Amino acid sequence: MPSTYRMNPCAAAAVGSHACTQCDIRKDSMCSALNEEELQQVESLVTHINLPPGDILFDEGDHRGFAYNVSSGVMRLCKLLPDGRRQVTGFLYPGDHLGLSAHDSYSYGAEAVTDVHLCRFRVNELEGLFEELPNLALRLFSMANDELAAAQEQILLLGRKNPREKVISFLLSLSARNVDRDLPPSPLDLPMRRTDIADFLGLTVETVSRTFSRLKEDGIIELPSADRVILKDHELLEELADES
Amino acid sequence: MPSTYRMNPCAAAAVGSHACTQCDIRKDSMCSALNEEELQQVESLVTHINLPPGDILFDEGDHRGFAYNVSSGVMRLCKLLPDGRRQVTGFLYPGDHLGLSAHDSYSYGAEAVTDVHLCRFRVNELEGLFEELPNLALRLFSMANDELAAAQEQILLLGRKNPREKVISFLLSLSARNVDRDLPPSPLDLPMRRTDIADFLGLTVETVSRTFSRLKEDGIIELPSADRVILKDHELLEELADES
DNA sequence: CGAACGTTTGACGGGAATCAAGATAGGTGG
DNA sequence: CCACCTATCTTGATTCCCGTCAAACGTTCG
Repeated sequence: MPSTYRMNPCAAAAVGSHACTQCDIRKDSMCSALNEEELQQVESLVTHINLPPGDILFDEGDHRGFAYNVSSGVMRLCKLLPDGRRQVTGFLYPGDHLGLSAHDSYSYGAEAVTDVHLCRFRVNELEGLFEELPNLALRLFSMANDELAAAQEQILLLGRKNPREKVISFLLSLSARNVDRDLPPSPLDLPMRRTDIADFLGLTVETVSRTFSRLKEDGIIELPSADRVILKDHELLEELADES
Repeated sequence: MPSTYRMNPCAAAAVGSHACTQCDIRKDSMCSALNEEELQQVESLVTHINLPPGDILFDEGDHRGFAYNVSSGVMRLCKLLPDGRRQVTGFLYPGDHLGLSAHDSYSYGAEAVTDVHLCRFRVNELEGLFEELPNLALRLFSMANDELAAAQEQILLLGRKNPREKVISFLLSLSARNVDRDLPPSPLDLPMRRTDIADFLGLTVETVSRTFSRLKEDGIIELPSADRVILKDHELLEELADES
């Protein structure tokens, strides 16, 4: 099969990284709750999915057959109103989980922002492990509680912050994520489009763009390119996130 | 002790209802996951709390020493910005749980809207039961997932709905709660103040009040008193909740 | 009855959405 | 390699909705 010779090195590397024992985001994921033996059990249930940017993993309302761990890349979760208005309820990064809930259909759509690699489980198989691996269930419970706290923070942002505070809070949350992953707090990558940011913050694209420009004018951030931000004064930003 | 003769019937009834086996909201709470024997185990950890309207159960940032089940009454969860802006992140009804999270301090404040009765647990004691009573942990996990879905729905509301749609969605969620508790979908009780509703929906009191008045003018609702709403056309309201 | 609080209504202004156009970047094919 | 095309981002002008400020009304409780 000559075609295999044409497989590019990146794809080959991606295949290599599928071994759970060598997963470099294991500590950030639900799998951190598992020992080597338990990890094998989980691995036996998993299949792997790759998505190019813009691809839809599932739509709101689809039958909830699978749950996923984000292994690499960034995803967005979206909810839509009948007339087309969109709300991005969150961005998912490596280690994040999606698909577990109490209902039999997804309550949001999931789409790839970048190239994405996902570990896929059948919902019933994953849930079937809870009895045998209580630590897995407790880990997912803990992750759900973290998500809930983040959602409440987002509710505060959407309900009570002005556009400038919203954008700054968003940048700071990305910065905090960098630090969690042992990266410097700045510069930041913005893999998502301005529209995604707007739909995440409850604003329009124009307002997001204007707010970025204004922050740049004020010397609080630098924008070497549209998808890269340098925070000039982290402490000042922390203050401005709550009252500007 | 003559004073006991003066105990009013309601208070006596309340005391009587503290027995977990006779708890009438057990099916709505985390305790639905327990059999009679397990219920006793949980009951041995519980103490009971009563709060009058307006009382603070705990503030955002307080040490997370206790978790609670709402047994009767309504509570509100609040987050504050340094300059005093307030966001009500949710209202809690009988059966709802509060206080479990991954962090050692509360991420929101909790206050009584009405007279409230709560079952109180020490966090470490409750969490200590998870190993022995996996069904309890799974039940709380499921409840957390429901809360998460509700939070995402609220994020959609706050980010993308206009005041009219927000108020209608709020009324419909109360109506749905009525139905869950085997009550008719209308009339609705509004035990909370207009300010609470405003801070829940990301509006001002004036806008909430005006929106109610407008819905009344339009004949879509009736307001026999400020804390009581009759829904005149449920189907129409369902439509208007998403696009008005 | 009167004070305090909560709700409603009115007048007005500011800020974000809308509408419109220009600038920039990324990708394609000649 | 460059010209072109398209998608995205940015900037500008205008509109209008909701927040702000102010006052009246209603209700509860001492």
